[in-house]
Parts: sequence; structure tokens; C-alpha cells
Amino acid sequence: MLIKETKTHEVTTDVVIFTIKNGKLMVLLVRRANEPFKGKWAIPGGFIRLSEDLDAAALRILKEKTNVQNIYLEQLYTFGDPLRYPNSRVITCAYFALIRSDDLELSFEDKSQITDVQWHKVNQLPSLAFDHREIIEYSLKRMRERLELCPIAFQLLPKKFTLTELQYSYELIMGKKLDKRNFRKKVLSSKIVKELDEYTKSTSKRPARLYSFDNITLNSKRGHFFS
Amino acid sequence: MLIKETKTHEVTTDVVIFTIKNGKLMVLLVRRANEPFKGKWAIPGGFIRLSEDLDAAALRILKEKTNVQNIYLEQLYTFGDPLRYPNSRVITCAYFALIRSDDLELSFEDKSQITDVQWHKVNQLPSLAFDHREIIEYSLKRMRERLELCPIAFQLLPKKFTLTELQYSYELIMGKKLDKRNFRKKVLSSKIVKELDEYTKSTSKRPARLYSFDNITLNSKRGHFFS
DNA sequence: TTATTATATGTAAAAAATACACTAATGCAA
DNA sequence: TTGCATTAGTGTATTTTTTACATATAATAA
Repeated sequence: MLIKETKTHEVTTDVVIFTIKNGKLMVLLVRRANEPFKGKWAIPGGFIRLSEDLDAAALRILKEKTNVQNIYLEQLYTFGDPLRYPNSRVITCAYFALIRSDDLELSFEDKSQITDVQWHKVNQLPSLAFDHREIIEYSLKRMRERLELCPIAFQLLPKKFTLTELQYSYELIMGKKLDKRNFRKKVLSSKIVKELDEYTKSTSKRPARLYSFDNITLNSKRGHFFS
Repeated sequence: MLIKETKTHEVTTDVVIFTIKNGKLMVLLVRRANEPFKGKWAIPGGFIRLSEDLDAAALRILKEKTNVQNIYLEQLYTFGDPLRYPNSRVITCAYFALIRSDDLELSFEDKSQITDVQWHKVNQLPSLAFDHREIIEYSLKRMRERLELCPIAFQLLPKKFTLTELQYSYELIMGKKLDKRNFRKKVLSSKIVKELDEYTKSTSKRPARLYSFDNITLNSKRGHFFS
């Protein structure tokens, strides 16, 4: 009983963009200008063009919404519940990204589709359009798994950072405290950070040594990092 | 310079099905009856129906080609290079599965699309259609990663199996030898297998105790298993 | 100069991973 | 029926990794 189906699917990409802002783990949301879910917050996304690679589409969306390029972007999962999108079949290929919130200004040129772009606390999300809450939750889970394998947290930090800042990123994402000495031991022995001859200046108290990440090969599995 | 695109994408699912047969890791391939790549071997796949969930589509494909249900099936990755499919844009959501080859007979009802179904040795693949070689390679990589986290190898074994058989599956997938005592220690201490009061009979030599897997929760991350 | 605060550091104990070699049970052939 | 061949099954010592934990240091502000 095969039904001949002539209509084809629509395919979008949605990008879950994380950052740390004011000591909180945040996710970037846009407010929808149109139905369905008009007025609701959603993950930035858009239709994949007919001759556009999936990664390229996700990068384009990212750039359109945040002006950011050259970022850690990873395909997350493809969500295809036939009921996830009202009144039509839209399959979405979700990505996630980590960025530094300081060096970017939120922008959205396409006022016809979006009325607002804002960072939202991950543990205090508004009501979301579609299955976007599920996508964010899955994204968090995956980000935690990735963090154990490879130090993607550096994407959240400036080029030069202190080990305390790095540890703080880890603690935010993993949602638990880590021991300072063990953390430093592990980071330093893993050879993924380069010790600089510079120190923090501006703050009061003892200056902290600065470090930088050196030639990180992302996606490479280099044994486990933190668990 | 936005080009208005009215045509939409086609979406397929391809399922990489692994088994162990005659002591080799095998993958199921079908021979294409039509262009493109007429006569070439390919991963079994097909178009996702308009109101069909992705997982359901993959399960359907699996059943159509192998008559097998209730299997370990995991979404692998979505491949969307605009050039992966000649003359049209086809995005494919790939899955992978592990099955026991004994208790299934290969079948393909749709002779109009497939002329043959066969198991092929993973390390001796024929020339494949589309980007299917890449998909299989990625699938292998992912299967190895999964195996370290959760004992999916049991899908390759009969309900009752010996620890030697289990170890052999691991060695085949991981592509390396494991120490027998350490392997058994780890498996037994993990509490994932249940010792039975039965032994192998038919073979010559000392009979081996049989074990079974007990209520495996797949996809659950239970710490690491083998590395 | 003293108090305050964040930086920075090492060691001992516990747990996990690894390396490694012999005995046990059976079938088969002499 | 004995012993030879073959696969099953077992334990310990060593190394590596992970964890737990407390005090001295460098700067600023009062």
C-alpha cells in the first residue's frame, strides 16, 4: 500500500549558539515575526539553499544572526518528527556552536522575520517555538559529552585567558564544581594550553598568568579530558 | 543577491547495517537496478515519506531489506554535500545498525530498484555509489566510539553467548586484540551480563559458560567500557 | 603595615588499567 | 584408556590515573 508522494520535504538548519555572559551559560534566541509561533522565541535557523552544503548553511545562519565567523560548529542531530512543524513537513538539521559574547554585536538584517535577538539563560528559558526546547536540551547534553573529550570550552574564552577563567567555563557547562589543583594539573599536563609571559593587570589582587590555546585540532579525539 | 528557490530538497535515509559473519565484520549492500550508479553497490536506503519520522523511515528500510525489526539503530549523521547526488539535491540522514546475521534471511521485494543484496567485508568493499564509502567509514568510526561507552556489541551476538564470542566481537569492531583476563574482568565487574547455568555443548574442547545481556538501556552513558 | 582576596602549588591515598602464565575440561586419535 | 590438542577459565603485581586536601604568594585597599 505505497502512497505515491510527490510533494517533498523542506529542510532547515537551526543553530544552538552558546556563550558565557555575566557568569551564566546563555543561548542565543530570536523572536519570530511571523506565524507559526509568531512572537515566540526560537533558535536561529533558516532554510537550506538548494546548492548549499549543510555546514555552509549553518555558518551562514550564524553569520546572519551574530556576525561571527570561524567558529566551532558541530552537527548535532537531525530532527524529523512529522508533527514538529505545524501544517508542513520540515526536517531540521541542528548544529551547535560556542562563541565569545564580548567580541560580537547581535544583528539581524531581516526584520521581516525576526523582531528581536537576545541572549537567554540556559536554565531560565522562555517558552520556545517548535521543538526548540528539546533541541537545546539535547545540545547541552552533547556539549557536555564533547567537553569531556576535547577542550571546546576555549571557544568561549578570549585568546588570552587565565586558568581560573577556563575552569569557570568548564564548571558552567558541566554544571558542577571542579577541584582547582586537579583541574590545573590536568590542563597543564595535556599540553593543550601555552603558558604566556603575560599576566592580568586591571583587576585588584594577585595577577593571574595568561594562557592561550595552541593549534587545537577540533573533533579529534585525544583521549578524555574531564569527566 | 538572494536567489529565490522554489524547488525543495529530497530527503533520504541510508542505513549502514553491520554484522559478523564467518569471523569477519560485514556490511549489507544492495546492488542498484537503476541510474544513477546503475549496477553499483550501495547502502540500503530510500526516500523518507512525507509523514514519516526519521527513525521510522530507517526502521522501515531495514525491514524491507532484511526482515529484521527491534534492532539497535542510531542516527549517525546527515550528509548534505550538494554534489553528493548527481543531477539533484538529495540530503541523506544516515543511520547505523548492528544485527545478528544468523537469524535473518536477506530479502528484497522491490526488484525494480534492487538486483541483489549481499553482505560485504568491511575491509574489502567494492566500488560504491554516491558518497557511500564515506558514510560507511564514518559509521565505523562512530561505532567504535559508541562501543567504548556502551556494550552495543551484544546486538551482534545470539541471546546466549560465551565471553569469548563477546570478546571476539569487540576485537573485530575495534580492530585490535584485547587481553582475555582483563576483558573478562571488566565485563563481569560491569554487571551488564548475566551468568547462566548453561554451557556450550556442540563444539569440541572445553565447554564455555553462556551469558546473556540483561536489560540493556542503550544510548545511556554508563561510564566507559572499553578503550 | 595590615587586612583582604584571588593566584598558585604538591603529596598521599585510592581506584583503574595493564601486563602476564598457568590449570581445567573436553574431544579425538593413537 | 591414555595422552594430546584445544579452548575455557582464573589472580596478582605494577603502573597509571584520579581524587582529596591546605598553605604560601602577590597584589590592592584601607
